[in-house]
Amino acid sequence: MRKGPRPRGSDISELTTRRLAVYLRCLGVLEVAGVETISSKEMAEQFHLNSAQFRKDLAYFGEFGVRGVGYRVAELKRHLVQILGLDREVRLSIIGAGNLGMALAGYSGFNREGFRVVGLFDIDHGKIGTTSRVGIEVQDVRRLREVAMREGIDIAVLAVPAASGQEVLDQVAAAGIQAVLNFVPVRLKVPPSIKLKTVDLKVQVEALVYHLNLAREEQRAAAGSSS
Amino acid sequence: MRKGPRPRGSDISELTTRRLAVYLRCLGVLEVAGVETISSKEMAEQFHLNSAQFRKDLAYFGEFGVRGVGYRVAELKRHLVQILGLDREVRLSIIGAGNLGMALAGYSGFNREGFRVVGLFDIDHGKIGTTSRVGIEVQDVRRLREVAMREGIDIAVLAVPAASGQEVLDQVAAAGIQAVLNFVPVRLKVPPSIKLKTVDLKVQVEALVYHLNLAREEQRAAAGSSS
DNA sequence: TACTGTGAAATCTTTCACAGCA
DNA sequence: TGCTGTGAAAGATTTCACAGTA
Repeated sequence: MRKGPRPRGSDISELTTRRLAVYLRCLGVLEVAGVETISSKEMAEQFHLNSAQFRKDLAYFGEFGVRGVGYRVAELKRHLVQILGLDREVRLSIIGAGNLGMALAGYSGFNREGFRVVGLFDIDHGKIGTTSRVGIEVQDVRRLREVAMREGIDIAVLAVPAASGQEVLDQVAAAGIQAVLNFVPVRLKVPPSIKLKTVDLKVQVEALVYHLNLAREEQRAAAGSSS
Repeated sequence: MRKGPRPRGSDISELTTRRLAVYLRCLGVLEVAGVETISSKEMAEQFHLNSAQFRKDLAYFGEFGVRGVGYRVAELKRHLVQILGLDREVRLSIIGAGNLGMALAGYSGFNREGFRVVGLFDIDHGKIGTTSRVGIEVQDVRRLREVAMREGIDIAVLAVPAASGQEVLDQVAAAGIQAVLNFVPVRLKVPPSIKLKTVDLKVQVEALVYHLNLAREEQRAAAGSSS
């Protein structure tokens, strides 16, 4: 029984939504394995999650479990698909046909089960008209708006050089696209119409180096004190 | 003047270390632009940061600013390089020579300014012995330990299929590697010797879809009420 | 004067622990 | 009985606001 009203969709934190996507993947694994029912505790043990957090994340959206039993795998999976809005095809376009852009255009996660790459764009006339390994033609980025209108683009994946990042992001906004997955290593001014997520590999690696050095120092200290 | 002792390195949050890497990049931009001194406020305006957070993040490590003036760009950059441990070469190996692994092996961020890809591994005999576009030979993953001993590998980048993720992670740990950047979309059991960071593109995109649908619903609601 | 460095307050997130239901 | 759903406590992070200093 719930006292206050359920939080509005926009009150749900980023952290929770990311975990919902993780739960969805775990449920897929369970479904393939033929598991029909699972408790939050078993879920936590099998996938290294926190059981209370799992229950609380779900409780923001409804009561999906059965007390004394747990959750029905197939049913909960359906609910999560619906909550995340994955019950219709998600259409992506990659902007920037360099090394990374080409790899992303062929990335299997973006080309199956509800996801589809519907465009690959670049500004370089040497690349426009060529075809990626996966068989998608590189188009002129100036046609982005036209293609977005005709084909429908849900998400633009930004994989252009740092110097053109801001300009291309503004073009994406002008094309009416509202969601961006950004790989450009630059601090962008994000137009208000756009929801943006940045994946910054260099920042991730540099933070990893910090923790690596910390661990090594601790090891040296421990080795020193024991000798 | 500081009352309590400065926090130990391991008390510094992940969020702070990631931001330090971001600050470092911003300082690089300023340095190239010939800016010698910058205040936290200007820094925040130019790069869309929070000025108090910038000051506090730095204050965990020392007093790097000049009251009434701001921070000297070159000097602060040097401090950040030293804090993050980027003052010596970081050696990466890519495990998994598929689509993504090959792209990462050639990713410029991993091949310049203090970073170097020193190995590309796979289990597939069809791939072993071939050479990536960037000119790195694909080696048998069973030689990982040997290469790690001889060459020194700071970070392993995991880009293998989901099914072999756990097995390869365990091999990485057995090779004595202590830091992993993981692209495998699977919930891993992380050996205690390893510091792991996961980049999960599908999870990022799915969370983005949630927020996109939310924004679209709001637009529909707004359009409906105004008509 | 114009800034930093930093306690204290506000906010957000996780975890605990248990009432209540199947 | 064994689980979920959830208030309340604990913990983490951000932001405020200002004392102190170059």
